[in-house]
Order: sequence, then structure tokens, then C-alpha cells
Amino acid sequence: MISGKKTPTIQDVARHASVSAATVSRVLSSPERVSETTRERVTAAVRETGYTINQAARSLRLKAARTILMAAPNIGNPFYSTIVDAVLSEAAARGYSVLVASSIGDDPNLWLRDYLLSTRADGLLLFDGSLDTKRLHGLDEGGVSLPLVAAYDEIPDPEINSVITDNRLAAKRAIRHLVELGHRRIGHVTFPSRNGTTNERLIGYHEAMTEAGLETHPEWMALGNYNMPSGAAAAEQLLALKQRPTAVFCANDEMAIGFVHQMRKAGVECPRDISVIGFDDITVAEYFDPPLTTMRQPREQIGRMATRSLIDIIEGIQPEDEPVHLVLMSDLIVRKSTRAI
Amino acid sequence: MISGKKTPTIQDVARHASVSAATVSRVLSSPERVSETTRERVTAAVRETGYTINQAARSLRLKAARTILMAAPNIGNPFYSTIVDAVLSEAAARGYSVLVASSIGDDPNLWLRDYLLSTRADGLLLFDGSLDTKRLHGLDEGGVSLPLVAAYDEIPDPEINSVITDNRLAAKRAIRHLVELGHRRIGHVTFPSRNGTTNERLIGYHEAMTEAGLETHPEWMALGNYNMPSGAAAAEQLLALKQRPTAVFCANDEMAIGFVHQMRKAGVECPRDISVIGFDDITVAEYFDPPLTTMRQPREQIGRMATRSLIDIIEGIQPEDEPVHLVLMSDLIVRKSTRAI
DNA sequence: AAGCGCGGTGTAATCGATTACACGCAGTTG
DNA sequence: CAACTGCGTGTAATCGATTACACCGCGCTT
Repeated sequence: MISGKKTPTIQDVARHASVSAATVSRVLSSPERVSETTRERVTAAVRETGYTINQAARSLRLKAARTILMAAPNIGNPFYSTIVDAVLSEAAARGYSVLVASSIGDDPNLWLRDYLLSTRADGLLLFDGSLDTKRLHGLDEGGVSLPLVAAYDEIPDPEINSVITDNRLAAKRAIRHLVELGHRRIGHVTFPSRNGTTNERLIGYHEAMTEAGLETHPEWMALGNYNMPSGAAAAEQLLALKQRPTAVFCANDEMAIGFVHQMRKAGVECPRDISVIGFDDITVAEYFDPPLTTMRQPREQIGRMATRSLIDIIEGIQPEDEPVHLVLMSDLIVRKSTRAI
Repeated sequence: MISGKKTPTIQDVARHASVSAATVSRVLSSPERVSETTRERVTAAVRETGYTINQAARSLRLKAARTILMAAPNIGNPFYSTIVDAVLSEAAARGYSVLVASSIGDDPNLWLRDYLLSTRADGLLLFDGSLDTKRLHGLDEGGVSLPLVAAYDEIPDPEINSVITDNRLAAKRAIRHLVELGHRRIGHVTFPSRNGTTNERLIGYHEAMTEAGLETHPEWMALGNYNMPSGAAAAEQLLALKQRPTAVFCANDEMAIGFVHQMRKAGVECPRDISVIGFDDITVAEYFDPPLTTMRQPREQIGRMATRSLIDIIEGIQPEDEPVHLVLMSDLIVRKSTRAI
């Protein structure tokens, strides 16, 4: 590469190859439209100069950034790790970069809009059901329709593309598993929100209980925060009951781990005294003691499919007026944290 | 906001406020240089039109993207979750966006260079010591010096800014802890690489053993992959020995968890039969059974400091020719996975 | 031989924001 | 009253890549 103070532009390459900038551009984007000899000269010049396309200029001209924005409320949660990986690799495969943002903190609706209107990102991968997507999607009736895919977290808006899992059904299967093991007093640790996903799991819990002819008691419910400490707190709450549940369904594995941890601290064994079933199947679930029975979420697939359909929409492969709604299946993974009563 | 087909430009705002685009730009970037009446008119016009700055145009003009690139070999590892969180929030506070990329797969040196030269990112936060930073940093002697901060993973290049922890010392303290408990046969699960961080821990292990007058045996060493399955495999290997170590130092918590899990499977108890100490203090370490003794890494701080100094460099607050080398301290967190022999 | 078609290339406008420079219009100052 | 200062604003060039359009030259038809 040529030594020089500044990064070479397409003009520099053109000069090197004794052609016009237009030709260089064509060699780069549609090589078949350029004669072979010229093409070779240009390719050589690109190599010699060490030319790299200036994305800002390209984005400005094309009004597209080849970048997607991934927003989640708590990227800090290990649950997202696999998903991020999948999103990155799928995006890279399609030639897209990935901006990441946390959707908590100062009015996400505001800066998300900003990102998308400012030619920084061409589309949004949203892992947060709590945002006001009406405002995001319609962008205040501006008529600008925004490539948006909601993933993992359910959003009750049929207009919005989504990639989710069968949360309600999965919850029902979790409960049925416990029922089949003979449990009748089954508790639930959930998350307080109108958040679609958790809510679906809650509904599934109730439906399955009703279908099994079992009662649900408000005191068997605990509110958690999706993390381990809150699972532990939930355990404290449930263990204090005069009549404890014999099994507990936690809305995610982290809370389940916290729950079991706290149980053990109190001298209550899992699954001997209380069976616990989680949700997600994070990596550590298998290595935990006892290995956690859980509903596995196909996280890698969620990330991959969501990214894929977002890019399909951006590139017009998928028409925007026919929203895609993908529902992936969860699997019951039976390990050692549940047992027959 | 005004209904319209396209996103408003600075010209549109100018027209609304009956001023020139230059004035609008000034109101946005240096309000004090504009008279108060004009400023108010423009501000109102911005609000009315719903104007959002076009970043591509801005980047093109300013040759800066207000974006940093975070690259790690395996963002999929939960270890990074906290770090990502910290990076995001610190970057947001300084008005920067964050692009994330995985530094494995097709020649990272190549596309990293691409990112940085293409006005997509202004600097690089590198969590991967295995990359050829000579090439990255000097960018082939192009004279273009690139804002780069190496974080977490050590890079043996005094020219490169870094934010790391005291790996060697921390490893020594881990070993000393075991020695104080009376252990003499101490194994180590490490990662095979010239990767600075792991290597420092390995050196620390050897130094501490020597200082304590203890022998190290090659068969007490196992190679892992930083994840739980490889920790389990390491356990299999070490448990098969005629004379097992009585304590094992694992280079990260994930491997430690895998190790303990496999021990239990084989009917070997931790810490009764073998004490295990980890490294990092990931969230689950505390909730695992037994709660893991480990060397806590100030991950949040690593992310925050690294981001801060990167942006300082980008903005010229920190001169490039005086590399910053920050070494943060790890803490020994004694829990239940280690005990006196 | 004039005209047509076509592949290959160049010319120049364009995307939207920034900023050096120029200009106009007070309000001083000598 | 001319010259000067300085604030506030506008004009126009600029960043680098893309692409519609024009053009050139060659081979082919009629």
C-alpha cells in the first residue's frame, strides 16, 4: 500500500488506474459492466492504494447505511449473548454492520427514532416489548415506514413483524410436566409488566392449571426481575408460606437459579422438597446443581431469523405490508430439578 | 411534526425559519454564536419539522462518525455482558454509538481495518489479544494512526493503550489462597494461546507455586476453551490421574463451573475432595453450588475506563503519543468451593 | 457510404451538513 | 464624518461515492 497522510479516495484510485471515478465505482459494484482489461487495472490500483470505501459518503448518496440497530432492555443479561452472536454473524453474512443500544434510560422512543431517521441504521431489531411501537412504527404518521422486527419479546401489534417463541404453550407444557409428576400446588415467579412474553407465560400457567383442575393462589405468585437476586427473593417469599407449593415455575432460568440457591440456603432441597422448572435453557442450566429442567428457547435461531427477516425487509425482498410472524418452538428439557412427588 | 414523504433536511428547517442552512447548523452546534431571536425561531422550526440530523452527511463532512467499534472474539460469552453494558452507557454519555463485531471468522485484521478507514468508526475497543495489532495500529505504516484501546486481554505492545487487570498478581493470590489452606498439589486449567491474559495467569500460577516451594506437574495442567464443556473435559482429564491434585485453579469461572459439574458427576465432591477456584466472578458464581471462590474482575470498570480513554484519544484529550496503561485490581472472593485440606 | 446499435467510458449533478470567508449594519472612536 | 470594530448572517465550496445521461468508436446492416 502507498504511504500517505490520508486515506485514499475513489479519485486517487481512478488517477492510479487512469480512468474516471465512475469506472472505479462500477468495478466495485457491478464489475460485469466494465471491460476486463479496465477491470484488472482498477483492481490493481485498488490494491496498490489500499483503498477502502468511505461509508459515510456512500450512505449519504444511497440513503442507506447497511447497518442495523439492535436494541434490548438489558444486553447485560447473559441470555442475550447467544442472540447477539447470531445477529452479528447473520448480519455480517449479508454485509451489514450492527449497532447495539440499550433500550433503557432516557426515552428510548426518542433516540431510537433518531438513529433510524439519521441514516445511521436502516432497520431496527427490537428485543423490548415495552416500547411504544406505535410511535416508532408509524413515526408519528410521518409516512416513513420503518423496517422493524420485534424479536423474543412479544408486541401486541399485528402490523409489526415478529420472531418469537410459543411462550404460552411452552408455559403450559412446563406446568403439565409438573402436573404429570404429581404436583398440585404449583407456584410461579414472573415479571411485573404488560410485557408480552412474560405475560404469555403467566397466561399459560393459569390455563394449564385450570385445565388440570388445579387451583392457583395469589400467594404462590412472586414477582422477580429476571435476574438471580430476584429469584432468591422470590424463594424467600414462597418459603415463608405456611403451605408451600411443591413445585415452582420460574419465568426464566436466572430466577430459577436464584430460587434454588436461596432454597438451599434455607435447608430446603431441590428437587426433594420443591421441584423447580426454569425457562430459556441458558448454558449454565445444564451445569448447575441440580441441572435445571427448563423450556429451551432456540435463541440462536431467534437471533438469526429476526436478523434475516429484518434485512429482507430492508432490501425489499419481503414486502412491508405483509408482516411476518414467526413462532419458534420451545423444547422441554428434563433434567434433575424436577421430580415426582 | 409535519407529514411528508421524506425526512426533513437542514434546508427544510432553514426554509421554515426563514434563515440559511448555515444558521441552522450553527444553532445546532454552537448556539451561543446566534442571536437569541433567531435561535428561537430555528429551534421552533426544528421541532415543527421533526428534523433529525443526517449522520452520513455529517460524518462525511467532519470525517468522524461519533461511533466506536467494539470487537471481541466471543461476545457470546456471558462474561462480556456486563462489559458491553458499561461500554454502551459510557459511550452514550459521551454521545457515541457503538458498533459491535466478533473478531473471529474471516480475517479480522482485514475488516477491522476496513471499518476504521471507512468512516464507520472513529476508534477501536479491542478485547482480543490474538490479533496482529502491529498491522492494525500502524495500519501498514500508512501513517494513519488509529485510536485503539486494548481491554481485558493483554497485548504485549507498549505503544498500545490498554485497560487490563493485574492478571499475574491475581493468579498468584489465587494460588496463595490455596496454599494457605494447605494445598500442595495444585492443578491449573488454562487456555492454549500466546494470549496475554491467560498467559499471565499461567505465569502467576507458576511463580506462586515456585515461591511456595511447590512442584508443578505437566499432568496437573489441562487445556480448556473458556467455556463450561471444556471445564468438564478438563475435570475428566485430571480425575483420571493416579495422584490427583487436591486443588485446581481454573482460568475463568465458566471452566470452573464445568469442572465442578463433572467432578460431581464422578462422585467427587467440591470442596471436600478437590478445592476449585475460578476467575472473573461472573454473576452465577455466587449462586452456584458450591458458591465459587474466585478472583473478581472489575468488569464494569474495565468497560467504562476503556471506553472513556478511547473517546479521550479520539477527541484529542489524551495525546496519542503517550499511551495509557491502566491496570485494575482483582479481588479475591472467598466462597465455598475452596477449603482447608 | 450513411446510419444504427451497443458496449464501454467519462461528465457532472447529487446526497446533506459544515465552515471559511464575505458582507451588512449597528455602534464606537478620532 | 470617515474609518473601524464586531456581531450576526448568508454564500458557496467541500467532503467522497453514485448514476443518469451523453458520447465515442466500432462493427454491422441496408
